[in-house]
Amino acid sequence: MDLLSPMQTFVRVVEAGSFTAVASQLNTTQPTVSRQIVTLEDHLGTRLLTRTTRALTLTDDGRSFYEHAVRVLETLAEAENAVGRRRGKPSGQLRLAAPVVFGRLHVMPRLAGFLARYPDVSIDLTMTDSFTDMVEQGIDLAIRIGEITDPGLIARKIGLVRRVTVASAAYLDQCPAPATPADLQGHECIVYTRLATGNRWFFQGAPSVEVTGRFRADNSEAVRAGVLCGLGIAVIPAFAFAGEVASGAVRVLLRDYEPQPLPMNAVYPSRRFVSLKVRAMIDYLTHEFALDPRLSDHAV
Amino acid sequence: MDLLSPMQTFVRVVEAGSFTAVASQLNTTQPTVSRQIVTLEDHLGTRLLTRTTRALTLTDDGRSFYEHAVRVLETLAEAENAVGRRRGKPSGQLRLAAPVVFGRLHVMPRLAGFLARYPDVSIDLTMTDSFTDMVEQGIDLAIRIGEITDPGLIARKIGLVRRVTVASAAYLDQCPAPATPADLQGHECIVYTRLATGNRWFFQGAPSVEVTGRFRADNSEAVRAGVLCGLGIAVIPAFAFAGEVASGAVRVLLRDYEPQPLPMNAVYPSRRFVSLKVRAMIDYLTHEFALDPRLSDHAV
DNA sequence: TGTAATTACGGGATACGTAAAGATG
DNA sequence: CATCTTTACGTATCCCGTAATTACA
Repeated sequence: MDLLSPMQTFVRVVEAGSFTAVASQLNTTQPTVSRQIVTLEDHLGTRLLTRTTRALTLTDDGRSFYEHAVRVLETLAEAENAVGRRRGKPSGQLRLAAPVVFGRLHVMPRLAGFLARYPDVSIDLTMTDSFTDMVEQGIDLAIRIGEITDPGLIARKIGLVRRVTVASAAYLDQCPAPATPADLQGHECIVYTRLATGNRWFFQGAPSVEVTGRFRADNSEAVRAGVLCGLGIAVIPAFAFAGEVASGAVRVLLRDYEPQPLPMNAVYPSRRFVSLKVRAMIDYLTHEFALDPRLSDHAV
Repeated sequence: MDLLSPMQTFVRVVEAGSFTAVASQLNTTQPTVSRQIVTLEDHLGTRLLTRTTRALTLTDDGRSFYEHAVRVLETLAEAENAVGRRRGKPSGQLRLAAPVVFGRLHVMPRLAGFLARYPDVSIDLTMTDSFTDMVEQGIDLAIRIGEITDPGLIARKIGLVRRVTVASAAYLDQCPAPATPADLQGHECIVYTRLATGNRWFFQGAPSVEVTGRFRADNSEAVRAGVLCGLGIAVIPAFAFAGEVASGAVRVLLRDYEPQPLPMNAVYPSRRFVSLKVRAMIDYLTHEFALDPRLSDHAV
C-alpha cells in the first residue's frame, strides 16, 4: 500500500485545516483527500482527525503522527535531492503568491527567467492582495508589501518599495494639484483599504491627513484603474505607474512629501525545512529586484 | 506514485545483493523487484545499481541513496510506532533463523508463546546450521550456537549450551564405553563439520584428541540421527538428547571430561535501528532460555 | 550453457472522479 | 439551509505474476 501520498495529504490537511482546501491545492477532488486520510487511519489503527463539517481537530495521535510525518517527508526530500538529475537542484511545484499589480508588473515578467534557470520547477502563481490565507491555501512563498505581523510566518526583506502620490493628467486638468499634504483635504482621494492606516495618510515632512473620497478598494489593481480613470488622487507604490509617469498620463504629486517606503518581503510558513525551490525563488527575486531601479530608486 | 515499496525493495536488494533473493524474501517474483528498482531509478533520474547477471554493484548515487533511504524507512517506522494500536508494540514479519536441531527442540515450542504475546508480529522461521547467508537472506534475527566472528553482525549472548559426549545404547553394546577422552581414538566418532576445530575434540581436564570416524555431517540433525542409528560417538549440545538420555536410549559418556560449553547468541545485522520486533524476540528468548534447565544446567 | 535480469502480456486489484447522501452549525 | 465530509459506483489506471527474451560469465 502506498503511504506517502496519504502522509503528504495528511500533513497538508493539518496545515490547511480543510479537506476541500487541500483537494484544490493538489488539483484533485475532496473525496480523494477523505479516502487518503481514512487509508492512513486504517493503516495506523487510530483516528488522526476528528471531523465536523465546520472544523477539523487533531487527536493526540494525530498531533503526534503529524510531527513524525513531517520528519519522514523531510527525510525523503533529502534522499531525493541527494542523487540523480535533481541532485541539489530545486524541483517540484512552487505555489507563489503576489499582490496583483506588483505581480503583473514585476513578478510575471521575471518568472520566465526563473523557470529557465530551474527546469525541474513548475510555478502556480496566485495573484491576490489578501494576506490571511497563505497556510490554508498551501502557498509556499508569498511576496507581500508592507510590514508582516503574523508570527506564524517568516518574512525575509527583499527590498523597499517607494510610494508616491499620483493623479492622472485628466484629473489635474479639473482640479489644481495639491502643494502640500494638507491640500489633499479638498481632493478626491482613492483609498486602498488593505493598509491598516485606513483613511489617514502619512507623509514625510508633513502632518498626516485624514483624506476623503468616493472610491475605495481593497485591490491595488482597482486603485490603479481608478487613478487612470481620473477618479482622484492615490498613494501607491511607485512601480505601479512607471510607464504612465514617463508618458505624462499620470503625474507625481507632492514630491517633497513622499510617504515612507514600504518593506517588500518574501514570506513563507515557518517550518524547520525550507525547500530548495523556495530558497531558490527568494534568492532569485532578491537579486532581480535589487537590480531594478524602478522599485526603490527615484527613477519615477 | 508509490515510492515506499521501491525504496524498501531497494534497501533489501542492496543488503542481499540479488534481485532473486529479495523476491523470495518478499514472497514476490523477480520481475517485480526488477520493476521496482527501475521505477525508483526513473523517479530519481539516475541509475542506482549496475546489474550484470553475476553481480550487483552500487553506483555512487546508489550508495548515497541507500544511506538516505535507510533513514527514511527508519523515520517512517518511528512514525508508525508512535501512534495507534501498534503504539510502541512490535509488529510486522520477523524472519528468524535457528540451527535445525535447536530450532526444532527449543525454538519451535516457544514461538506460540511469542506469537500470543505479540499479536501484530508474524514469524518466518528458517532452520539452517549455515552461518553465512544471514544478510543475503534478509534474516532479521538468528540464533547461533558458537562464537560469532563476523564483524558485520551484532551478537547478544543469551545463554550457554552445555555439550556432552554421547552414544546410543546400541552402539555401546558393541564397544566398551571410553573412560577418558584418549580412549576415543579407538571409536567411531561422528564429526560435526561446522565447528572450526574439525576432527580435533577438546575436553576440560584432558588433552584434546584427534578423532576419526566414517560419518561426518555439516548438519546437526544428521549428527543427531547418526547417534540414534548407532553410527558412533558424538559431541553434541546436551539439549539434543534430553529425552533419549532420560529414556536410556542414549547414554552420556566422559561425564568427568565435559567439553567447554558454547555460547548461544542472538545475532542480527548491525544497523543503527533495531526494530521493536527484533528486540522483543531477543528479550523473549533470553528470558525463556534462562528458565530452562536443560540448556545449561546438569539435568541431563 | 546456465543463471539471472529484462521485456511482453493478460488479468485483477486499486484509486480516481462524478454524483448522491449524510451531518453539522 | 448552506457547506463540508462521507459513501456509492463505474471507469481507468497501475501493478502483479507468467512466460518469453536477452545478457553475461
